[in-house]
Amino acid sequence: MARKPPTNPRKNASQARSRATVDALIEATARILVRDGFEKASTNRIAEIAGVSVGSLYQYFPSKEALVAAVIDRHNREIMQVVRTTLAEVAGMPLDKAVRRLVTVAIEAHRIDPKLHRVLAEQIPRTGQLAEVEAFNREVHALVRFYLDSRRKEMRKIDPGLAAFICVSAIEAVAHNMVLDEAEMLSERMVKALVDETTLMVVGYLQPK
Amino acid sequence: MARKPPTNPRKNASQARSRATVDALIEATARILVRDGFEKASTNRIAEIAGVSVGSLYQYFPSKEALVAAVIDRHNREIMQVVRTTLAEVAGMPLDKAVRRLVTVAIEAHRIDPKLHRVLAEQIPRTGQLAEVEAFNREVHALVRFYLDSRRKEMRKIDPGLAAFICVSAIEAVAHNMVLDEAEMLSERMVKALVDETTLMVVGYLQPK
Amino acid sequence: MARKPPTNPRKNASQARSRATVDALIEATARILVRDGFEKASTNRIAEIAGVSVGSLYQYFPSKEALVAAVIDRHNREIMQVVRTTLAEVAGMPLDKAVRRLVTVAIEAHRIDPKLHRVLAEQIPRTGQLAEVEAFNREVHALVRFYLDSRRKEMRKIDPGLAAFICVSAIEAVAHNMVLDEAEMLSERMVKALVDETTLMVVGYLQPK
Amino acid sequence: MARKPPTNPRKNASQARSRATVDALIEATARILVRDGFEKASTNRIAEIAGVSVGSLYQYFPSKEALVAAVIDRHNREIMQVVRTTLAEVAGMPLDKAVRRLVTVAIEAHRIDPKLHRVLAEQIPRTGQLAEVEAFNREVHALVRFYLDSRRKEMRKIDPGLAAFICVSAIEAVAHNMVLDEAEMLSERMVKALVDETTLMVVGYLQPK
DNA sequence: AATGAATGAGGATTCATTCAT
DNA sequence: CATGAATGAATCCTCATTCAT
Repeated sequence: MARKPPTNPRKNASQARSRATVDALIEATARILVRDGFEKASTNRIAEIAGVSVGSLYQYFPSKEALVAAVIDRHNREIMQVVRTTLAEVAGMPLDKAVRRLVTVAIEAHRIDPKLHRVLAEQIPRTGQLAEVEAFNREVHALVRFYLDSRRKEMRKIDPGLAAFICVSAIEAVAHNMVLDEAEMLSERMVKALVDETTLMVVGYLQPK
Repeated sequence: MARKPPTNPRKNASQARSRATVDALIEATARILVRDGFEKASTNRIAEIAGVSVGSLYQYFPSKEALVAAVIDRHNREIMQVVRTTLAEVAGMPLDKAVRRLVTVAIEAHRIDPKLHRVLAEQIPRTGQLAEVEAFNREVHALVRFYLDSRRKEMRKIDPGLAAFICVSAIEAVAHNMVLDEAEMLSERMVKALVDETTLMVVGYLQPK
Repeated sequence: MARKPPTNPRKNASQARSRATVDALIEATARILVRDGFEKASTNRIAEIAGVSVGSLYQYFPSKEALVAAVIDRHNREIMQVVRTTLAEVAGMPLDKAVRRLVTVAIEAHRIDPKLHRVLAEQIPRTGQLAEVEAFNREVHALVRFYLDSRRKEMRKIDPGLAAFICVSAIEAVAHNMVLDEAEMLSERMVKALVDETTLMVVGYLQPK
Repeated sequence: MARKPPTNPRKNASQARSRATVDALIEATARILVRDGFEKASTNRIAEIAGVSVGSLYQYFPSKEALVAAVIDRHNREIMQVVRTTLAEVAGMPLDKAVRRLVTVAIEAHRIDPKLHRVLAEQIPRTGQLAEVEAFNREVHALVRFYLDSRRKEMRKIDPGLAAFICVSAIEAVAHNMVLDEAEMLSERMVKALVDETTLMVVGYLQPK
């Protein structure tokens, strides 16, 4: 088995200055990743863009991979925040309203920083973050499943785990693919239509009959 | 804008020997990509596995990216072959049978070589294959759209392009995610359930009411 | 000619606290040198093991070399103490008893901390301690020479400087090589035999006929 | 236990050109080691002095240590050649003549390239050549022991292994220390005196009475 | 056409040393 | 005096690519 470079942060960065350095490094990494891709993201360049020395970079991150992992983590945390908030906000809503809201949020989330989303998705295997990302996915599934369960009276008889998997996959796929086809899909009317259709499909799938 | 390395094959490889060399190189690249990932796929190693010299590699491929691009192309061609065949075979079938067949085929296609699928997906931006891959996607959409159009009597009123986009996204997403969660999803019963549910969702989405 | 880093201690460390810090640093350096070798002995690590900050390290030692030099000095002083004591103790003894005592002490000295002895020997050129070490060697030679001179009646006619050189070399070599061949030489019987033989050789060399 | 870098040569260097490159690299390493010491011997510099590129260096040597190891090997082979030749040449000689010859050769060997000898001795632990060097030492001991055994009639009763150890240590030490004290010892008269004295000591040690 | 030795720019990482707090 | 975050020159090594044979 290939030895992976370490990816856990080196210090706790309790001091304010340290925290600022760490943030600058993560931000710089994200920016370079988006602008130039993984290959061009050399540690020296990251440090330069972050306005610190390479030495400082290695004071806080034991390897390049650890830096990318930190970016992934930050991104995941941000997304997860949105997902949690949305599901909380949706808790009492009827199925169709809720699904529409989720679809909208998913698309919005993908539109915030699509290039980052893409590059990070590519780098996950390299950083050994598979476990973390799977945990992330599991949490999303669990939350959705929990919501579906709470609405089971409005739904046909269906395994909630399976339903969650199908719904999350479908919603995410539409959002994801929409973002990829930058060319045609950007009009607001188009987005509206996609939200409508996706909601229709998912709700139709979940409702009885 | 960053200059991309050339990615078009250097010669037509008319001679049989040349063809064999080219094939060996593409095959070796695919194998290394799957087994060790992009980082480990050095041109020297690829040449070695292919049983030729680096010099010969550069006789046929002007850059490493060109090689990866060739692998992507070959893979896409194979998939496209399956898609075309399936859609031809499905042409006269009613919607529900057809969708079920498509979902089944999509899942099968993903299960053939999931690691290759994944690595290639990661490498697409690096090889400047975005155009080719988009062309591929467009063809898939067009074929599906054409089929849906031919079955419009069984469907509710809906923009066929949009419908194709949604259906392809949903089907592909389920297949894709299923492949990623290697752990839980491998049982045949599970696969059967997924096919059933996905078919249900897509058909429900397309049918009137 | 390459500029050597400074190697003289920065301050006299008059205060007790300073003295303790200096000692801790020298001790830490010695320990790391023995346990992990010169490469691993980074100033940061030394400071950490010594329980002080790097900054404090540089308060007392102007460079890494100065630290190693201090370790060498301390080691040499310890050895020299033993040599002086032994030669004083041996002063009135007849040649054979004296040589036997010297050989025994030499071997004991080498067995105290053979790894430190070795690492330090390696580092001498790097620390610019050649002068100090030569002075050390000169003192040992002078002391031995002085002893031999005092016993000249029991010896054949021989240049005392030359005799001292030969004797010290031979005795030291046996002790040194014995320590290196850790495998076979550790038994007390073996050590006894080596002492006997070396004494025999040296005394035979010095005595008339 | 610390992982050591690989030290076995990468290719067999069968072709003449390769052989020349390898030789140039070993030679350059030796030269830099002698002139500037281990720290200054960077791989880039070695390659430059050797007149090849770093890439070529790594084509033939997997690490810097491997290069130093090769220098040590070459040096050991040269020394061993001298030792073997001398012992063969000495085979029929009486003890005193033989010892004188051995002492002379030992001193000559040390005077050929004393700085190289020293630097290499320092680097042995770093290159993981301890095993090789011990094998080398064992061979020297065995050869000397074999000679002594063949001359046992001229000697007092004595364990031949022990005698070989003592003699080799003593002879080597004189040669070694002579080389270190560059200042005073270089005169031919001095060398002559040292050879005489050392021979006297060793022969006196071995002969009966 | 094929070979594989040679190239060298470029990248990840370390560590002695400084200096603001 | 002490601290330890920050520095950045320097190092080892890789790998896409070329070209003499």
